[in-house]
Amino acid sequence: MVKITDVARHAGVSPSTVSYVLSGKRSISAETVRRVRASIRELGYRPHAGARALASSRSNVLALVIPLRTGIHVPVIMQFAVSVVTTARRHDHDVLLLTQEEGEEGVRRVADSALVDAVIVMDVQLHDERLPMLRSLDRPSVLIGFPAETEDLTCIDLDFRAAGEACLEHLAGLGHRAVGLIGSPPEVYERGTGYAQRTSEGFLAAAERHGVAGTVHPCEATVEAARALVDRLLAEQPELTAVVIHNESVLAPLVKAFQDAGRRVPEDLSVVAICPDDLAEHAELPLSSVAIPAEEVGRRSVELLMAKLDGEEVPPATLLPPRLTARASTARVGTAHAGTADTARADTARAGTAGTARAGTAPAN
Amino acid sequence: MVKITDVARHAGVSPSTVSYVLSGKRSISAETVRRVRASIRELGYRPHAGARALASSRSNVLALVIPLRTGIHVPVIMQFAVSVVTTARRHDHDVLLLTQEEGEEGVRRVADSALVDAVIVMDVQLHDERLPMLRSLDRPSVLIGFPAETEDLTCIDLDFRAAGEACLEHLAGLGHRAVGLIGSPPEVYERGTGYAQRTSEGFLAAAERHGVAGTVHPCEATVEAARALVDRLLAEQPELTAVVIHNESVLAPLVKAFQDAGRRVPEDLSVVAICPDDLAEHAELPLSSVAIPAEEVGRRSVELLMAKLDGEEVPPATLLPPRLTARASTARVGTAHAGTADTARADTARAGTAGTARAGTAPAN
DNA sequence: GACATTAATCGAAGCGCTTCGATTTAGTGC
DNA sequence: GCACTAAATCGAAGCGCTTCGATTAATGTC
Repeated sequence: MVKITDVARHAGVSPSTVSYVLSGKRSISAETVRRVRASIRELGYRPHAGARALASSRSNVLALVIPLRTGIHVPVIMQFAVSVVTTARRHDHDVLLLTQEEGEEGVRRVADSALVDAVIVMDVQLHDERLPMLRSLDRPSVLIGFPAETEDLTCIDLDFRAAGEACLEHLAGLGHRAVGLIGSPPEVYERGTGYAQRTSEGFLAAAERHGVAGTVHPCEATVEAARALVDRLLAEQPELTAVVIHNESVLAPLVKAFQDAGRRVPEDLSVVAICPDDLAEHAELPLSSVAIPAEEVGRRSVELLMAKLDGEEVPPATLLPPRLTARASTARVGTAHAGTADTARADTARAGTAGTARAGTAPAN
Repeated sequence: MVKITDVARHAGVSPSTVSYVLSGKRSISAETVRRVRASIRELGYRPHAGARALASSRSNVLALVIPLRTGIHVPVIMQFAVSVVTTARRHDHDVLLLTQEEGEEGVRRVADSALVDAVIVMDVQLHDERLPMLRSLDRPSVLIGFPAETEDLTCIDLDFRAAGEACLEHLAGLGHRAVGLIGSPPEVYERGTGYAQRTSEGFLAAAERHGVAGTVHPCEATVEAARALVDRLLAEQPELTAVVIHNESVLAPLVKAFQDAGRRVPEDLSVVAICPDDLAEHAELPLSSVAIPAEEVGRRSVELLMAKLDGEEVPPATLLPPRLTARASTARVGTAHAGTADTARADTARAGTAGTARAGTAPAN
């Protein structure tokens, strides 16, 4: 193994000079830099990561904790992880992969043993058990998702409340007066996942503001559940002219179920999804959607961490504004129908609105 | 930060004794072990990972290189990665996540800097550019997938050739005489991905042995491509009574396209998939399938690596035998039809067989 | 031209751990 | 009871790097 003393000897300088060439922490003459760089290349020198970590108390490694739970769309996690790795590399860091399996012990272990300099935690719950541990860590962390209490933490996520609002407002703008939100599986709400609750809060609040009848419906991530829910919706709420779908796993089955039931999209039913853009774009029928910016969240969480490692102050909360792209699945109410039916529908909707929207701000739990 | 000298002082022993208690590399009296363990717990001591790596030349970290290419089913990668992390933890190791983006430089970097002790590489191509680098590494590695030349390497994967055979034999056993294999997107074959080629080789070889007309059809991972392919197949090969699908992304669309075209599954068309078990099980129509054992491949690749790190000899090639589970998508030919049509079909098939199977062992490239 | 600055480099200490003799004590065989 | 082995523990060296004064040389200042 080539070590720093070998490089130093080869370049005719002291080891500390080599170190300073590498770190740039002291000024070194251009000529010396050139010679040292040449020696490094010629000898194929790579600083020993452990030695470096020991001497500098920086490992240049970040921990990424990924979720293993049900009801989470795997490709999004993957996109996110890839973005974290890519960005970390740009900042000369590597990424250690942890699963939730070990619980908080895993994070504590890699942090306390100085294996990692900082931690990114995904899938944060409203009342996440890991928060006390994260607060007590002597290393910075960034949370993807917002817990109920964010004090002393750095959090980032899509602004799901605004996303819920944006979906509803897009539909309200098209004249829809009765809109359903089809969300995550019940367990996601039950365990208190912030994004699910916030989306529905935003959706319902906007519904109330716009005088639209808004209702929220959790949905299991199976084809059968999707079909059953559609049957129920069509039976119980025939006045619905639009739905917002916030559940990647059953996006296609839901749309198909509506179509199979004779609802043409968008003529009879408008659909807005909250999902990764590529999913919406490449669906059979391109769907109007609010993008889940996995790449951006990943990138920015690393950038936040880097800033914290540099001792900079960072905003405690970063809410990325939703971006809604209108595609082929949404249309103005009544586009393909006679006026009377529409009016009737809108009336029914308006009557129902107040009750529904006021009744609760989140789905039953 | 608590260090080993603190623990030693607290327990009234020397630092080396604490180290030996932790590593078990020398015998320590039960009483001393007890005292040291108690001190460790009481002080919350965690050995410094960098110091340990420096002194022992073992980082207890494995590198996992995941693919970013198109045409690969993301959930399978994830399953695999989770299994690697879980197994690594059982062996007291952590996992560093690398993407293919950095190319071989990334692997070389983490290996040469002693950041990791060993490397797992996924998605190996037949003529993978990374092979020379892996061979020249002074650290063990395990490849998921088989390159053309496996000398000096350790490889593991599902035995895709046997999987292709198993699918065909299952169908041949049910009396099918004309079977199509719908495979990965063309680019996967073109870049020389072993598993795609091997599956079709096994499939075609078994077809020839059993006197079945076997044909192979790459398929892009889009719903439109799936539908187009089905249209083409139905037009050009009306004699087909069964298909093997080895392409997770379009599994459901393909089945649906066949059904939409009036082919009942399994009465008119038997379908066997090569895909993760949960996908086959939870499809709308549970599909007969050969499982892709992501969990097992991940686990065993780590175990192979651990053995190599312990200086043990390991088998250079591990081919996991395919496991075919018959579900609702396959049936005996002619189950729901009159005999004549079936006979005619079988005749056509037999005539075509020799030509097709002999023509080529792999799809055009 | 003596003195203070700045730039460039060196030497040595030390990061926290493992490991290799060396040492001590306790057993074992005859 | 003497030599010998085994068990338990210690002390010190050293893993490869960074970093902090210290040193030297070059530059400016009045």
